[in-house]
Amino acid sequence: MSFRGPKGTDDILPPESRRWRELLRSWDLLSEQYGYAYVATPLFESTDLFARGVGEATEVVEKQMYSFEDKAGRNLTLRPEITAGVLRAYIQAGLSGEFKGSYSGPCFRYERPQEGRRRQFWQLGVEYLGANHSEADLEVIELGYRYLLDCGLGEVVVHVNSIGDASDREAYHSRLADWLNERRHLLSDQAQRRIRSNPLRVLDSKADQEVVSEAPKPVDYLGKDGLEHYEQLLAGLTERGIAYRQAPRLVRGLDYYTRTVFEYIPPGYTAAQNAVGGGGRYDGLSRLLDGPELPGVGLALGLDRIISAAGSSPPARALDVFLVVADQNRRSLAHAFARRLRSAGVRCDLVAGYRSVRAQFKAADRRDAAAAVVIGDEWDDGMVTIKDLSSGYEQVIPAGEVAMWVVDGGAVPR
RNA sequence: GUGGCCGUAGCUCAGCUUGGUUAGAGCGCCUGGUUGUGGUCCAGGAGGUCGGGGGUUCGAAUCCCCUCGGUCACCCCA
Repeated sequence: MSFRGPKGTDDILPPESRRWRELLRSWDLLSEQYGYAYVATPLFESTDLFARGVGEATEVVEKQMYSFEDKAGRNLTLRPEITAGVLRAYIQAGLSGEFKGSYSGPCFRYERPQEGRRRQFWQLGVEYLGANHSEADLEVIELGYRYLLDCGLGEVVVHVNSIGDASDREAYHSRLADWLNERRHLLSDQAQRRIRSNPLRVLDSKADQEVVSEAPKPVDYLGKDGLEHYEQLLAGLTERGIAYRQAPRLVRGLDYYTRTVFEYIPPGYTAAQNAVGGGGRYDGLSRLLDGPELPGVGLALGLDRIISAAGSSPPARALDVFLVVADQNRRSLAHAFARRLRSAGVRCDLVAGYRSVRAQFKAADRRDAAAAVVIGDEWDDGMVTIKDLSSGYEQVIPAGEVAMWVVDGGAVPR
C-alpha cells in the first residue's frame, strides 16, 4: 500500500463502473434527442479564462483552482467547470447564432473532500447559446430533470430563482448592501467581508440564514423584462409537469449567472452537498470573455452525486457466456470459437492458460457470466454443453446456436 | 483554510481502559476433496514493519508527543 490515488480522487472499478458507462451512454442519447451535439474542450485552460469567466471574487477562483505553470511559463488551470471552456471554444471558432452543445468529463477543484465533494469529479452538461427566450431555459431544465428521473432518483425537485440581469442587479446590489450593512454586527466575518466584494453571496451563507431570511429578495427587484421572463419560466415548469419550488435566496457561487438560476434536489439524499446538479442563464459571459453579445443558458450535473444519491441498483450480468475448456487440446479451438461469438455481439470470455474445469467454472461464476459453455468431446459432433449459471440447468446444443441462445435472453427452455 | 471522529490481514472489525507468551475473528483469496461442473459443504494454506517517526519502559498494537492518511461537517459547489 505504498501508492494511493491523490486525495479526493476515486477509482471507478467494476461492478460500479458498469453503472457509470450506462449513465454516460444514456446522457449522450438523451441530450442528442434534445438536439445537443457533443463537444469536447481541454481539461486545462488558461487561468485567466476562469478568473474572468467564473469571477475573481468566487470561492472557486479564490481558493479552489488547480493551477500550474507549464514549461514555457504559461499559467494554466485544470478546469473547475466546463461552461467557460465551451464559450471560449465557440468564440475562438468564430461561430455565430444558436449553438447547442453537450459534454461530459472530469472537473477539478482543490478542496477538502467530503461526501459529494471530490477533487476530481465528473460533470455532465449542456450549453444552449444564442437563445434569449425562457423556452430555452425551460428546455435545459427539462432535459436535466428527465435525465435524473431516468437515473431513478425519484421525486426530484427543481429549486428555481431569478437574480435579474445586469441592470436589475445594480439596483438590487446597492439596496442589499445597505440592508446588510445595517445588520453588520449580526453577520459572520465572512459575510461581512462579502458585503463589499459580492453581497449576493451572503444570501446563501448557512451561518447567516436567520438574519438573511428577512433580506430583500432579488425577485422583488426584477425589471419588466426580467419579471416577464421569470413568470414565463414558472408557468412553463408547471405546464411541463416539472416539480419545482421557488428558492428566493438561491444565488449560486459562480458570478456569470443572470436571471434564471436553478438546482436539482433529489429526495432522501442527506449528504450536506445535496444538489445533484444546477445551472442557469449567463447572458453576459460571452462579452466578459471578449466574445460577441451572446445570451446563453446551461446546466451541469454531478455524476458522482447522482450515483450515490441513486443508491445501488441490481447489477446486470457482466458477461453473456464464459467458455470452459474441458479438453486442453482444444484450447486454440476455444479461442477461435470465442472470436466468432464476439463478432456476433456476444460478450464472451475464458481463462488464459491451463485451469481445471472446476476452476474454470468458479471463474465463470466470479466473472458474473450468465452461462458457461463447455468445449469438450461433444465438439466433434458440432455440439457444446451450455449451462445457465442461475438455474443450473444444462443441455447440449449445436455450437452454432450459442449466439442465438444469448439473443433469446439466456433462458434455457425446460 | 477551520473543526469532530477514525487508522490492527485484501475488506469489516475485536484486542488498547488496567503495557507482559507466538496479535485474533468473520468475509474474501489460493489449493485439494471433484484433471467434465460454479454458486453450498469439508480440509488445508497464503497473507500483518498493528499508518509512519520519536519518546517513556526491562518490555508498547496498548501510555505520551509529532507527523501522514481516511472520513464527516463548516466554507462553497457538481
